[in-house]
Amino acid sequence: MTEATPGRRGGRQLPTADELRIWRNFIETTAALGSRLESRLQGDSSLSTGDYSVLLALSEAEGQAMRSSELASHIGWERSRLSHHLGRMERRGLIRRQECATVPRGAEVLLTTAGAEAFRGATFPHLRAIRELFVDALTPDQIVAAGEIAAALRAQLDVLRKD
Amino acid sequence: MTEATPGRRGGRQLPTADELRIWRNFIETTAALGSRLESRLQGDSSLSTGDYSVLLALSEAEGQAMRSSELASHIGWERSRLSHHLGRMERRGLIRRQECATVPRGAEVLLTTAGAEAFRGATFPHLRAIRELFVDALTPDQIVAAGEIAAALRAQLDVLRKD
DNA sequence: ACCTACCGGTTGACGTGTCAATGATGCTAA
DNA sequence: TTAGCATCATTGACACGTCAACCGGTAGGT
Repeated sequence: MTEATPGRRGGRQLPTADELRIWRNFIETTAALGSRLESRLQGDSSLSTGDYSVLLALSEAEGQAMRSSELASHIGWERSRLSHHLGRMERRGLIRRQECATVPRGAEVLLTTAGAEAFRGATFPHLRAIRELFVDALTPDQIVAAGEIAAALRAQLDVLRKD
Repeated sequence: MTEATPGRRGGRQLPTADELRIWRNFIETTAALGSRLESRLQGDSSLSTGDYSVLLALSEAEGQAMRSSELASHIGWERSRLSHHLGRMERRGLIRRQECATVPRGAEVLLTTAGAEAFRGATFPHLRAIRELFVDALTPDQIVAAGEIAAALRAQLDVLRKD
């Protein structure tokens, strides 16, 4: 029994061919799913999923406004990314930025009426697309399993964060 | 029992709150997994996952060369995307392009020795990262389930391709 | 008071992706 | 023959993301 059943996990250096095949299908399919949803949203509303996240957060915020870094951490973006994105959204009139009254050197992000309207128009088709492309594609058991898989992957990402 | 148990699938317009929560975890986690793998590969080898796909295909091709559109369909990219990417890879000396002898107006993509070497150096760390971030994160049952979920999602993407 | 260190936010450079338009070339049908 | 027409590939314009540098202002320590 030389080296048989090697430690169940981590004994192996590399994935098997089967694991690799599943990996490729999994990562490519989820990426394709994301971009399909992106283009559905784009076609239905001229918003990107990034726009949608920002507008969703602002819609639910008090006074339809948030400080920039608060918004960034709420939707899990780097501040640089948010700053670039807000610049583009501001050019399109979806949001406004102004000096924050309470916090020095803070920037307040405000939802404009055009932004609120664009968000309202986008919500229903977006949720419908999620149902069609994700919920309807899977059995109830698979949806649960997908949630567990996502949780397990997230946990591993967190464990290996700093290396 | 007015409208109870509505047709099991498609009777509902919108996802439930639970489904939506799972959806968000799923799509965000898989996206994060992809970008973590991207940055691991970048750190280990100075290659992107796009570079890796191209180099993998060329490595396995006869004569370490393929026609451009052949390569595009092999890795599932649009031709425009591939053309841009090949331009960047050519600037870095990973590949070369030349007129195709057999096919008129065809471009032959060749793996350079530098490209082959970069690919060889990247393979092992990349596969190891896949094991650590994906295979090791899941139970064997979950890996199988992930494969089935990916297949089901892919099938739905194909069904809804043209709308 | 001064130096430093951090903090919130922006900017620039660059890689990446999509879309639409453009060559360049062969195929086919009036 | 020639007027389309499809095909192979590239290009330009633009959106998006990351990284590193930067700016202005506040806070702490000496």
